[in-house]
Amino acid sequence: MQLENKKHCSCIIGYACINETLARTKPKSQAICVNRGMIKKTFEQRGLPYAGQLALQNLYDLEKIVRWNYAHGIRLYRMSSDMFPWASEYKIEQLPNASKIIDQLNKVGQLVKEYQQRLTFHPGQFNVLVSLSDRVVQNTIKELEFHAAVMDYMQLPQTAYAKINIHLGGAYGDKVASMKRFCKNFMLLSESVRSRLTVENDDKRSMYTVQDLYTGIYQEIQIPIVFDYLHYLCNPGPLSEREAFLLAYNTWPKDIEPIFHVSESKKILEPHAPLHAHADYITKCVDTYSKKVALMLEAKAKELAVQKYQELCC
DNA sequence: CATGGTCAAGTGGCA
DNA sequence: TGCCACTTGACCATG
Repeated sequence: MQLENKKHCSCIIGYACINETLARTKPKSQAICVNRGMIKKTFEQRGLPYAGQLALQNLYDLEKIVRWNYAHGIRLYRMSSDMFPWASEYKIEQLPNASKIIDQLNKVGQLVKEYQQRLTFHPGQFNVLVSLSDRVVQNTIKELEFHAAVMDYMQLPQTAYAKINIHLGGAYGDKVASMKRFCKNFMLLSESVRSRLTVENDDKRSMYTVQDLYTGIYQEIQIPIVFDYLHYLCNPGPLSEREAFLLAYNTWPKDIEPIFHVSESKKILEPHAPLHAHADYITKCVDTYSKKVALMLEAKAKELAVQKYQELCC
């Protein structure tokens, strides 16, 4: 069974945000980091000039991570949503050092293209396109547009190849009505966001299964579904893993390899940890049911987990 | 320079 | 009712 898996395992394996090896560069002042930020008080005191400074430093380090990934054969990487501190409060063009930032985005984008890498985003839990509050929906739109603008400056494709993946974020006791709101609010987004947006199945029982997303989202607006193996385990719905996997797989355009999420529960090693807590490494190869998919590992050991998974499964 | 308290945002689950 | 966990710990005041 393990061997069977090995044969079909895709070797496009990626990780999210932090590169542990580079983050541990000594001395600490030279640690490579893409999520320099600040607390509210500091933002109020120092404003856009400091936000721009931090963002530019984050982008210089993004370039280092992209180069490191190339040198180590890693072709999938999720960018941090914290590269731009307080991004909801401004547009890139309003930063005093915008031209430097745009040049750097362009440079990293060219590099990514040359290296044939795939970069994605996964905006945070505050993005709730289904919210009942108009303020929350408006903030979500702003945030998603910011992510898309960053990708546009990098000249990444306006397709799910450069996906911006989100959860629906709320059910309010009525998933069907909530999904209708998602589809309605989806139309308020620019083409730059719409063309990249994907949705992911949830781990909570009251939230969205692959089946829910297929009928409520995909059949309405045809955006791809990201299948998360651990979330499926926590909240499978009526389908077997194979059925859920294939249903999600079929929502992707034929010329774009789906990206699916893999993590292992910490519960395996620490019985008291909650089921959805992520472990450091992935120790079992997932079944990709004879399909080619790219796997985004959500493991605390980051790029080290990628290398370990590749040895084990590819 | 090391440490620990604290940190924007939304939602659901749990004590 | 108030904390915790999410896609990732990091900032910063204090000693």
